[in-house]
Amino acid sequence: MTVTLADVAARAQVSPATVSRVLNGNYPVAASTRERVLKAVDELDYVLNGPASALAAATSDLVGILVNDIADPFFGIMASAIQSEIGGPGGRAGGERLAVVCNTGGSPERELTYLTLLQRQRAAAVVLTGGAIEDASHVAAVSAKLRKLTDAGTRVVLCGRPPAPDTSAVALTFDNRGGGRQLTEHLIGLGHRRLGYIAGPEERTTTRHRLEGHRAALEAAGIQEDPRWTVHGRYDRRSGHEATLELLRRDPSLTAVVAANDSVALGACAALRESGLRIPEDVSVAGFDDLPFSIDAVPSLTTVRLPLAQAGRGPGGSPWGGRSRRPGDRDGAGELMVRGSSGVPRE
Amino acid sequence: MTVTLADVAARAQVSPATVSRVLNGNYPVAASTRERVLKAVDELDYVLNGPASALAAATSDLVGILVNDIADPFFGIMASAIQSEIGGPGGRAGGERLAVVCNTGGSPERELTYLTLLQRQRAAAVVLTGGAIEDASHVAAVSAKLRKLTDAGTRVVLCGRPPAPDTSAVALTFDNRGGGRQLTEHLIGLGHRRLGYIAGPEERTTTRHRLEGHRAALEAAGIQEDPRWTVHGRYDRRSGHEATLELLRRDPSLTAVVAANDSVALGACAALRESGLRIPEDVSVAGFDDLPFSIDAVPSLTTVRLPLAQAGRGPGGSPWGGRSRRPGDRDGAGELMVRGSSGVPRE
DNA sequence: CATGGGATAGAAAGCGCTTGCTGTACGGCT
DNA sequence: AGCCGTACAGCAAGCGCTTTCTATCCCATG
Repeated sequence: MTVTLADVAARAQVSPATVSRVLNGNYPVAASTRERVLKAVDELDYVLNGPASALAAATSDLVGILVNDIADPFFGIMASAIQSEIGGPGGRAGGERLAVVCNTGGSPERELTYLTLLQRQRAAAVVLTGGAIEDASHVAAVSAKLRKLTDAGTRVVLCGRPPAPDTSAVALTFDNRGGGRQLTEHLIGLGHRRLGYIAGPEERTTTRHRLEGHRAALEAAGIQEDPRWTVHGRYDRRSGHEATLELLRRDPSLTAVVAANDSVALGACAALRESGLRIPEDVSVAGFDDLPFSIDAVPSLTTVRLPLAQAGRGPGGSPWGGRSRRPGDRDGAGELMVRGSSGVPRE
Repeated sequence: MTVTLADVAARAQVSPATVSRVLNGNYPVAASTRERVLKAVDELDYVLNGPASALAAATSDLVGILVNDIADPFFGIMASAIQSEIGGPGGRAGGERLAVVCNTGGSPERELTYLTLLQRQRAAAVVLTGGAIEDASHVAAVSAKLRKLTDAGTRVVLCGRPPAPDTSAVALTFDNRGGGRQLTEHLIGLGHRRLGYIAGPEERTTTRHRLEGHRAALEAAGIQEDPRWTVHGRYDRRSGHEATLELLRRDPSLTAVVAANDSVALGACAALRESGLRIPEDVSVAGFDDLPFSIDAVPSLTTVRLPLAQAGRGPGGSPWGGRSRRPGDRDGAGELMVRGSSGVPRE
């Protein structure tokens, strides 16, 4: 039924070993022989059996990219960057790696399941993106898994996620804390004193870091934070909408709303407008990530740009180079983008 | 080094065959034995070797989802829907399928390469999403590949992409033509007579169908189309921005701009505004897809909603059910969403 | 002319798992 | 008591490829 190496070998009048060598090109084969083999491959329309090859060679060319939400452009952009960096099909680098993205949906179980699945497949590399869940037992489970993966020779890269101690995983983090701080400092500089904050899901490193940055800025400015000013939600538009309404209910005198990310900010804008408030005259709004659509919001969104597109590139080059994070490495810094949605508060 | 089935067998004092059967659960094993095996698996922290298993069983649980641009929410949402439908880890259905999404970046070569890669892996299924490239030789190559895949037992699903003749591939298409037509009819109904159209890349089925719908509406209304009114570009915001400027240059009297999709429409809005034009007072704008951010644009975008989230579900249920498209099956219809960006033309 | 060596090609031993077929034991049946 | 069906468990033969080791062949050397 299906064509095998042996069939090709027979047709080309050589041994299977030779065919394998031609295909892998890591052993001298006479030009004439090679040609004959290639011709046979072509005529027979032969396709290597991946599993068999992986089994025999004890390696595979699978690279898994884990994302929290594939429908979120934040991850889409990052995945895209990573993929082009590791040189998927058509990409630059040697050999064709099958870069695949796995959608965990933010679920700890799925994250673990995917890691196991990738471990099963003896993946060449695994990239975990986005914030990690801060549940002790889950963190431990993931760390254990990662350790096993690296032990088995799988390269592990953490992208926008805190380093995993006791692991040889390369980590490229984003400076969420610094970005959050800059953003809030900007708002404070404008004169805001009562700022609402729509945080992401609790127990997520990203959520926590951004919130910490925000609070650090408040504290530095001597502003006493009111617990009512913080609401937790999901990282999506709806959540931003609902949370804003809640915020407004709790304290109608807020003059600014800082959102966990741009999608949330968009939802916040909608809610504000529906409530009859103008942006930024009545309330300023700020997002995070600077996704492509943010500049087109009206008013355009003040936000923090993260170097998502550089996600694939490690500190000082490609993380695929093999080096591990060194003490001197800096986080991917955020860049404050001041736009129309933030302004001087009323009064 | 790594734990194998044999290790588990030894530890549980049974034969490898028994361990395999416990793990696959398709053969009677005494409860006590099963328990012993499971315990050993647990203690040894055994992980099945995917390639070996796939080789021996001649099947795998890989499901590949090909998308044109993973950074585009359009595909992200669709991929997400498909993934949850086929029951990836944590999903409903039996067994754990490793659903992976492969980013072709719209390149024909990459598309083919990924298909080969998936064929190599003996994927259980592959889903191709989004518009296809209308190059005869490429279409032929893809068809041949798909035929080979289905012959090898891989289920092939076409999602938002025209059916492939001579293939047992299941196809779920979106009614791009009808949607495009509705949209333009709406604009015409409002009184527009000079409509610019920003099309997607040429040679894409999606692009062509939407454009055809647009033209059908024009024709039905007896409007003679001016060739200057159509510009081709990419499916992204920047492209929309540039194309709009071009359109304005060609004919400043346009009263409406119809975009290939929502991202393009957003870019168009920006360009219009920069040119000092108000939306919709001076120029109406329409998008396509109804992505989440479209409702938050200001003014909110008039667009066509596609049942992306149903993408995973086939005609009358899941395409995984195995039935093939039947003549009576309808395309996924688009729903016109009239919002703020379209209005009565000036004059 | 004998010989060492470089360049190729082949033989064969797995890689770790699945599964058809072959035991073996036990309970119920006549 | 003898027989057979049922319920498990094990044997062993691959699945299709990679790779080490070995066998050739041919040419340059001494």
